[in-house]
Amino acid sequence: MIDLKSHLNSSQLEAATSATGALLVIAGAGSGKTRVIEYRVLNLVQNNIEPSSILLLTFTREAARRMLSRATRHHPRCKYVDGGTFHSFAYKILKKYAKDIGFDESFSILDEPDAHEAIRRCCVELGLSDKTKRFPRSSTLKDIISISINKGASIEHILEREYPQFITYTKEIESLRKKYAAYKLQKNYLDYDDLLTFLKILLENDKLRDKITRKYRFIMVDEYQDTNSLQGDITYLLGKEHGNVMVVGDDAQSIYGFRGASHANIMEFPKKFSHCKIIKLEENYRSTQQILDLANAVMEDMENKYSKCLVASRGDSGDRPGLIFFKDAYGEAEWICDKVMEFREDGTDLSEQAVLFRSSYISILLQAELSKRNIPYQVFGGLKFYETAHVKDLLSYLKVIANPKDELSWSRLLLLIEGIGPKTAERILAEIAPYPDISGISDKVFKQYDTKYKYSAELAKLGAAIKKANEDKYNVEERLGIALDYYIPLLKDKFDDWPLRLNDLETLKDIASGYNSLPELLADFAIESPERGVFKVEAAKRDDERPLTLSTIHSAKGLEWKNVFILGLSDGVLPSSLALGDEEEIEEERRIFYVAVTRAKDNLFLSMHHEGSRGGITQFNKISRFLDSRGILETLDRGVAADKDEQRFLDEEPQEFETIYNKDQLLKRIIDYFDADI
DNA sequence: CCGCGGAGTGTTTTT
DNA sequence: CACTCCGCGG
Repeated sequence: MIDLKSHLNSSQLEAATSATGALLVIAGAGSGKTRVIEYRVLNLVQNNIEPSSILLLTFTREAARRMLSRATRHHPRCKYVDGGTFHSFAYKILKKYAKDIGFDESFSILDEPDAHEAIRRCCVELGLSDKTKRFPRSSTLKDIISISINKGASIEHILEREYPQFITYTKEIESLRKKYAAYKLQKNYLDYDDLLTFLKILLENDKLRDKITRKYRFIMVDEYQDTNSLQGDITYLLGKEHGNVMVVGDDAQSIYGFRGASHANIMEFPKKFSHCKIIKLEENYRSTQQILDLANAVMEDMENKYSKCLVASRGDSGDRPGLIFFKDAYGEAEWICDKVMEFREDGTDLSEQAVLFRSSYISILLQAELSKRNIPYQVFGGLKFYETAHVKDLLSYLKVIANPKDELSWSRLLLLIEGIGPKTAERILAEIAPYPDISGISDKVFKQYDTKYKYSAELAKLGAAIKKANEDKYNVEERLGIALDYYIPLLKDKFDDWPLRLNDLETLKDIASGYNSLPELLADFAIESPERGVFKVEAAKRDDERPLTLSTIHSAKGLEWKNVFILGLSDGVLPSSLALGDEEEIEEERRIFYVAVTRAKDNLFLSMHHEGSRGGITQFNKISRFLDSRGILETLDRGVAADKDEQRFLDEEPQEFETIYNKDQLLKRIIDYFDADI
């Protein structure tokens, strides 16, 4: 039996040892909330609570896995605890009870690109796509519909607040929303929002909720500040009967407002559950005081002053975070590579360092530089492995086998064939629609296709390959292998860089070997898509050293590194130029910056470059408004990369920043200056 | 009806 | 600069 007292401080202990009733834990950055969850799970299990009656909902499946594997180290039975994201939990429950709410259990999950395509098809059917020139693109339409669902607000309300330019289309979008919903039902599709919506519907039924809550007696939700109203409702319904619900969050770190998340959930939690206990964790175990000084200064600038000051419990104070300016992105990338390697020489592994940024495109140059120098790195955020064209192509073969009604995947496969365009694909789709299974489609449609077309032979080949892959005797990996054999010639034809992509597909085959069921593989890919893989640098070079992390700030949530570099601290990047129109959005950007700063344990470097390019035109970047204040600048060291000359510029009063950026001569001076050195 | 090439447009964050 | 949309030639 592990003694919790020796591992936790008093507030942490109080949270970890509470077992029944509602509990809200407000946990500041780095205050050990992961630790609390880990030990609370352990404590429940040590007190003979059945592990499978504990449900841990987290933001990513990785987070759940991390916490549970740590708890399992203390007590083996912890591995039977149920954990994952809201979406993966919803999938699991829906798979089990789909029939109870009148839904076919062989549904497919639409990922984002699939959903866009589905919306596009609905637009065509409604006659919305032609002539109307300024009608929004399908991805925007998907966003509007999605936000309306996640916030529980009407289309009209969302348009008024966030897309005023499209307000004239309220009626059309409203009818599109209905059409899209009907389309998904008819085709047996669920998108990400449906997973949550359907789970909620299911839980609203007294009988079904009773079944489910009888199994899950202890509910824990991590990152509660980033849940939306739908997820808040689900949490409430799960806990309603027994009231054993613990949620953990930090409202200063709420960065998913764009997805409908609202910190109202945290505020209202104690009202929803009576006798809710509230525990605050305020001591910071992660960072040096110098880093926390900056974090506190950022928090000081927030409109809503959330938690209190972060105080370091570490004894060492460390260096002040550095602020470094560069002439262009190239110099910035070179400097970061140099610095990262310098730390590595001094004994800090690459895996203990990370470069964070607001948007993926910011890191492209750095990626090139890292590759050039053979420094192994790993990218999180941005385009998912699953969403790359070749992976989607290959998985489509498996998707039609799992769900022969999946017309989006059929369409994708048909369009790969030379000579088949949108029209022909539609015609063939209509022909295969009446057949319920693969062999029917293969034998009656593809095999006997009218030979007068140049694509008939290829169609027969496709039919044969899919029919073979559908045979029961093959396992998931073998099915994927059959599909790959068929796909390789098409891949070579379609992509110039096919060797790289083929490599990805081989990786995919390896991943598939770990699965016994096809639907399970497909669901995992859609719901918890692996990040874009490690960029393999000549393996021999660094004998499999664990790589440097490059990540969007959003994907870095909940993680920590010894050394953190934050790229692109200029206005328009962080805060994003798209957020500048709206006070609330700027506040969210500020919290994003706060999250980034609080990831660092020992060393933190902020950087920006002055020469930016937008649409091919060179422009001059201003420093981020989040840094442009005396209070913030005082917490920073602006001499990190400086020699004497630079120091002169850096010693100028902070207020000068505003004027420097507006005067051409000064601009020129800075550029000339940086030309010489960095 | 397919597919190529040129012009124009607009550019986050994620399950 | 990358992606989409449109118009024309095969």
